[in-house]
Amino acid sequence: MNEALICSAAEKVFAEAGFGGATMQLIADMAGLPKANLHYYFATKEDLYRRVVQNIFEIWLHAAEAMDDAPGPVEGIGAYIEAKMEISRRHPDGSKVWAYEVMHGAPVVQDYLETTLRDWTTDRAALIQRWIDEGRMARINPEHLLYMLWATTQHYADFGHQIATLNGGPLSDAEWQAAKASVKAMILRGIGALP
Amino acid sequence: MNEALICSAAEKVFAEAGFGGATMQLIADMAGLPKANLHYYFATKEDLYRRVVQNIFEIWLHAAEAMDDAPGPVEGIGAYIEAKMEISRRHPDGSKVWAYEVMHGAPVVQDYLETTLRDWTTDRAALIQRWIDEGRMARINPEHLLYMLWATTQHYADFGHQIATLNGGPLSDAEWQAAKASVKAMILRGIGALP
DNA sequence: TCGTTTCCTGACCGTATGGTCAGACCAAAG
DNA sequence: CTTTGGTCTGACCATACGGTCAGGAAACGA
Repeated sequence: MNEALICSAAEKVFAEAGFGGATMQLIADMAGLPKANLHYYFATKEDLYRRVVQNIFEIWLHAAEAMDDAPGPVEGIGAYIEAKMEISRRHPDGSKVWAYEVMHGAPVVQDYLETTLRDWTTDRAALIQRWIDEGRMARINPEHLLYMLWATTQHYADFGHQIATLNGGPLSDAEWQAAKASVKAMILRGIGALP
Repeated sequence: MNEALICSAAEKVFAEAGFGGATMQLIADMAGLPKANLHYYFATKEDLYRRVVQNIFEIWLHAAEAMDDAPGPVEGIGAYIEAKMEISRRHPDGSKVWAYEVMHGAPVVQDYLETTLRDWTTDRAALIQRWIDEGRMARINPEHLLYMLWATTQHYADFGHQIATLNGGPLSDAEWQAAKASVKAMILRGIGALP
C-alpha cells in the first residue's frame, strides 16, 4: 500500500532527475510521507531504485506476449509495436528510468540483461527467422529489427519532451494514433511484410 | 587546451553518471587536474554541463548536411543514417549526455529545441515532403520518419551497453557495418524508396 | 629585470544528503 | 486493561559535495 505509493513517487522522481539527482527527501515529499518512513520500507536508496527498475522490466517483458502465437509478422510485430507504443504512452516515467539504467551500464540489472532478456531475444529472433524462412517477410537481420522496434517505440517516451516541443505540445489522442500507424506502416513495409 | 581536456572528461563522467551523479571531483580526476582548476574555466557545474551538451548539439546538427543537396531519398536519407550511425559509434558518450538532457526535460537546451532544432526539423520535413510529392518515396509522415531516424541511430549509442550484452561483446567493425546496412535497408524499404 | 596578467592550487566552508535511532503510535490479541 | 508486534517519525549524525579564496607559479611584454 504505502510501498506502492513510494514506488510510484520514486519512479517519477528518478525519471525526472536520474538516480544521482533524485533525493530521498524529494521522493518522500512527492509521496506525502516523512523521509524516515521510506527507510522503513526500503533500507537504502539503491534498494528503492532497484525495485522501480524491476517493476518496469516486468511490464516491459509482458508486452512480448503480444508477439507470440501470432500467425505471421503483420499480426505479431504489429501487435508488439502497438503494445510497446501503449507502454510508452502510459508509463513514460518507467521507460525513462529503464533508459537511464541501461545508459549508465545497467549497474543493477546487468544479470537480467544476461539471462532473462538474452533468452527473450534469442527466442524472438528465432521466431522472426522462422517467418523469414517461410517467406512471410524479407531477409532482414532479426536482432537489428528488435533493436529498431525497441528504439522507435521507446523514443516516444524517452524523448517525449523533444517530440512535444517540436509538435507544439504533447501528442493528442489522435496524434498518438497517427504515430502508431506511422511506425507500424514504416516498419512492416521495411521488413517486407506489407506490399 | 585544458578547456577541451575538461570538456572531454566531463562528457565521459556525465554520460556515466548523469548530471546529478557526476561530481566535479570525478571529472577533475578523470582530467588529471585539481578540482579548483575546473572552476577557473567553468564557474559552476552547470556551466560545464551546458558546454558539453552544446558541443554535442553542434556535432549532431552537422550530420544534417549529409541529407541536403541529395538527388533523392535513397542518397539523402541513406547518407544521413550513415552519418548518424557513425556519430553513435564515435561519440557514444555525447549521445548519452544528449539523451540524458532531453529525457529530463531539456533544462539547459530548451531554447535550442524551440529554435534551431524546430527550424531544422521543419526544413527537413519539407524536403521529405517534396520527395514524396515527386513520387520518389511512399506517402509517410515526415516528422515520424525523422523521429524513427533519430531513435534508431542513437539507440546504438544510448543502449550500446544492452546491445553489447546481447551481442556477447561490443560490436566489431564488421558488425557495425552490418548494423548500418540493416538499418538502411529496413528504413529505405519502409519509406518506399527501395523496391 | 621588473611589472602585470593569466593560470593554477591547497585549504577551507556552508550546506544538503543518505542513513540511523530511540521512542511514539496503534490495532489486535489475551 | 495489558501486552505485543508492526508501523511510523522527529531529531540527529557523518560525510561528501559544489563552490570560494588567498596566494603561489608561469608567461610575457617592456
